[in-house]
Amino acid sequence: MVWILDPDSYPLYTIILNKFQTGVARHGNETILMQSKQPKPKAIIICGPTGIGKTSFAVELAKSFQGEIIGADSMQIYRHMDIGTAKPTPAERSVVRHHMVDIVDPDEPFDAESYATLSLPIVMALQARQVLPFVVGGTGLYIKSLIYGLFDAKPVDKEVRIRLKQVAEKEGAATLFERLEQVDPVTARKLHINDRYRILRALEVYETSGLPISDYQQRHRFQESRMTTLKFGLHMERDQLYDRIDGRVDAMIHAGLLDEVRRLRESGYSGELKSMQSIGYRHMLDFLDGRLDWPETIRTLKRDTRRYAKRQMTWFNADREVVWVDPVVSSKVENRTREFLSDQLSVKK
RNA sequence: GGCGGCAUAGCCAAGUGGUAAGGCAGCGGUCUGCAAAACCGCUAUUCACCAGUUCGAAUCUGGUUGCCGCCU
Repeated sequence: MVWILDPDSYPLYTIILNKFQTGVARHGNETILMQSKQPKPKAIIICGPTGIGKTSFAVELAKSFQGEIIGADSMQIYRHMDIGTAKPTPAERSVVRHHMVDIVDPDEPFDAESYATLSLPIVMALQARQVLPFVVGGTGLYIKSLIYGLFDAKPVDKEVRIRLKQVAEKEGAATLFERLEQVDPVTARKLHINDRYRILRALEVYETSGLPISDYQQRHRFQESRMTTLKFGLHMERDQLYDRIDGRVDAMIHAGLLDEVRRLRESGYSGELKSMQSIGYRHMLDFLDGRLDWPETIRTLKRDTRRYAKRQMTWFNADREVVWVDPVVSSKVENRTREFLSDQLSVKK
């Protein structure tokens, strides 16, 4: 026998349910399914490689469902970086409201954790207003951290990170790796010796919290989603996509990418900044500083954009939940969305 | 027509008798607070072709083809 219970009348389970929204309890021989009155929020995810047309797809779909868009793009968060990030145009933004775009200056610190913390409340707020969120972007890690959150470690204080970086420079990454083998052999085994990036992160987690990063990871594992999602991945033949990318780079140049970068630098944003090291921006800087001539600048910009697209495809291909569709809003897409919305949050035995 | 030089992966290219460096480009993958970042792996059974010398040839010899120079 199965009981569907309202957790509000079972305060003992409340803590669990607040976290999971749904749960299973045993009572003698009976299985009791518990379902929160307030189900997990729903969200449509729209992902895919750069240049495939996520923005226009999302705007059209969000418009017809009267939803709002939450950007999931690690570069469109920056103000003043418009052309090179292929930011949604003012016109597009007037059709559908966009969140998580233009939220920090190019020299402000930002990371996946900030993204997750800032975007989740938006999803909740939309749910309260009964508006469907469309999470759209190409930054796989950001999407993942919005859906599942990241493991809950203490924030790293800058001193630790700086100190570790200095060690890396002075004594080489190998030293750090050896240290990691001492304190967190599990992680050391998983990482490549040259992966100083993650070696550093593992060590800083250890030094600030006293626990190996692998402990946190084993506890987290992206198991508990904070929302239910329908994921659309936009797909296109590789050759066709690459042509589009080449064309879009040319269009960005015509639209004045070089001037945009010049202006950013004049405003005091240096080439060292993470934002300025992104695709397009670093290429313009290479040209402005004479490291590359113009044809070579364009060539490498196109090449690096294609490589980036490739990495994104690898990321999203690994996600079995993604429903791959043509980058055109079809009736299939609309039907799937409708189905997803009408679907009760049913807990199956 | 004669003489000389060069032919090695999609491109550049090392290798002058001992079993095909490297770079570019490409492809595949990883990803838990820098992610448009960072990192890893793969890519010539074969050196224009044919024959010969040799235990052994991309490397030597002869011929063929192609390209590039110079000369007539």
